[in-house]
Amino acid sequence: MTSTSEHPPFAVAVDLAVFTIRDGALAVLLVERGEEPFRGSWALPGGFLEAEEDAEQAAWRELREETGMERFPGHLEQLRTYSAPDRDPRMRVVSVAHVALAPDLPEPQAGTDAADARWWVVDDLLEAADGTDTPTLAFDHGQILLDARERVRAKLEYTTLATEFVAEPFTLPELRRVYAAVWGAPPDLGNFRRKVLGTDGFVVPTDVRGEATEAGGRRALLYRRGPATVVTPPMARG
Amino acid sequence: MTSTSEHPPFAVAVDLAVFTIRDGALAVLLVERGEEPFRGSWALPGGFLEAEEDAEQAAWRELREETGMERFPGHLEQLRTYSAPDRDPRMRVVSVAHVALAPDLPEPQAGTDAADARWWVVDDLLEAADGTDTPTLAFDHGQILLDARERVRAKLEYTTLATEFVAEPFTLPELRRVYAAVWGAPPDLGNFRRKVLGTDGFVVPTDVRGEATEAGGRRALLYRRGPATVVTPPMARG
DNA sequence: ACCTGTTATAGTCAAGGTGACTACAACATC
DNA sequence: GATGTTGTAGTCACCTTGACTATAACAGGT
Repeated sequence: MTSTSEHPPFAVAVDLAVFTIRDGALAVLLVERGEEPFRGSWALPGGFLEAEEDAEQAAWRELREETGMERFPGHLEQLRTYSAPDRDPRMRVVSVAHVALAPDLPEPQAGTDAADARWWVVDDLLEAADGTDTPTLAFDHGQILLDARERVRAKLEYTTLATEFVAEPFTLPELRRVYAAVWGAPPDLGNFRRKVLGTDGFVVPTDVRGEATEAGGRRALLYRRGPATVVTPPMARG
Repeated sequence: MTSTSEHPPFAVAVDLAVFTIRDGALAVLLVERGEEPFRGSWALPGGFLEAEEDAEQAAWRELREETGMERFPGHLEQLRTYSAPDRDPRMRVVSVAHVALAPDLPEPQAGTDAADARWWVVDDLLEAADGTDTPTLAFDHGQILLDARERVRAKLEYTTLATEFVAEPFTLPELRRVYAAVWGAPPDLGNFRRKVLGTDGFVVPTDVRGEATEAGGRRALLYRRGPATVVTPPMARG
């Protein structure tokens, strides 16, 4: 810290990239802004820090508010901080962005100041140079979303984070579909099983088999999350 | 963003963990505080954001000011943001911490408001439960330093970042000493060479050999940094 | 010049993980 | 009970690693 005199005033916010898997695709929660600036645009959910909380607490609070759940059942971590002077036209706002992810979540309810809230398929938002009917995000949230997706993609390689995307208990094919959704293509079936089952503490087996799927076929064994957090060496991303 | 009314005022700062290799050990730049709070304590260099700059620009500016160099010759990246409500006793300060690293830098000159500035061996600071004469850092800078060191350690595994710690041109033994300093033990000599030379674009050879070292022995070939940034699979830390 | 200690460079080999497969078992539905 | 689908187990060539050994190149002193 250099000097304690004369510092410009800042507002500090948190923004959240909340991911889940819906219909086999990576989806992110967006809210339609009900106020200026960017009224009517879609944006990442977020809010300002309150007096007696840190960024992580603020993120958990927003998560509860935006998803309408008492206890958000997934994972949350800080992504990075965005601080371009002109990122918010009203005033100087520094945003501490976070990444959250959870098993298939219900349709959200629009918050107090959001006109609407819904899930969007991430690839539609980001790779949509084509004519698909997808919005351009408010503020620098397009960049934040891009960074957030890359963080999730990378972390699936060397952590057991994928298990946070499925509800317990889960089957290995379910878990594999998480990788397929996040990476764009499924990892090889046999090698995927070998890696997951060969990593101590990645998953722990139950002695129960899953429900019958509509496509028929053998019913898969159910697993729970194990205590492991890292995967070494990493799982290869295609 | 939830509401635009009534937000507590914040100051936004950047703090820097500036690393270099000195005498075969990882060293970090600390400044002795000349003002309250924590007057006389040692802290990471840093300062407040100015009106028209983002965090990265502020970090570069502080880097120039604290090291006294026109153009800081190394690498800079954002680490994470620290925002505990009581982390600064004066007021609410949110700090965007950064990690910087560079080849052997000169002794710093104390800045305008710092009583003193010098390099410290990181291991002495962090593993010093023993009686070594090392300071406890001001604010939450001990935690920041811990996180920063872990970031550097991890990035040496899967990136070519180590080359930022040596001045061009450099020898492979020099580069290996970087790994030894950061990880605490040198990687196996032969395997290290195989990995570095086998990774396309990690280093590019010159046809010149290095100076004679005081210990004698064959003179090593000189290399420059290559265009590669990632190392796959990672170099093993173990 | 020659020896000597030291360091750089090259090469070897078993063990383990990966990528790309094939074969088989279990289940739902018709 | 036949059929299509899906889960599970196992195979094999290839590559990388980890731990070594051998050799080449150099500096300094006698």
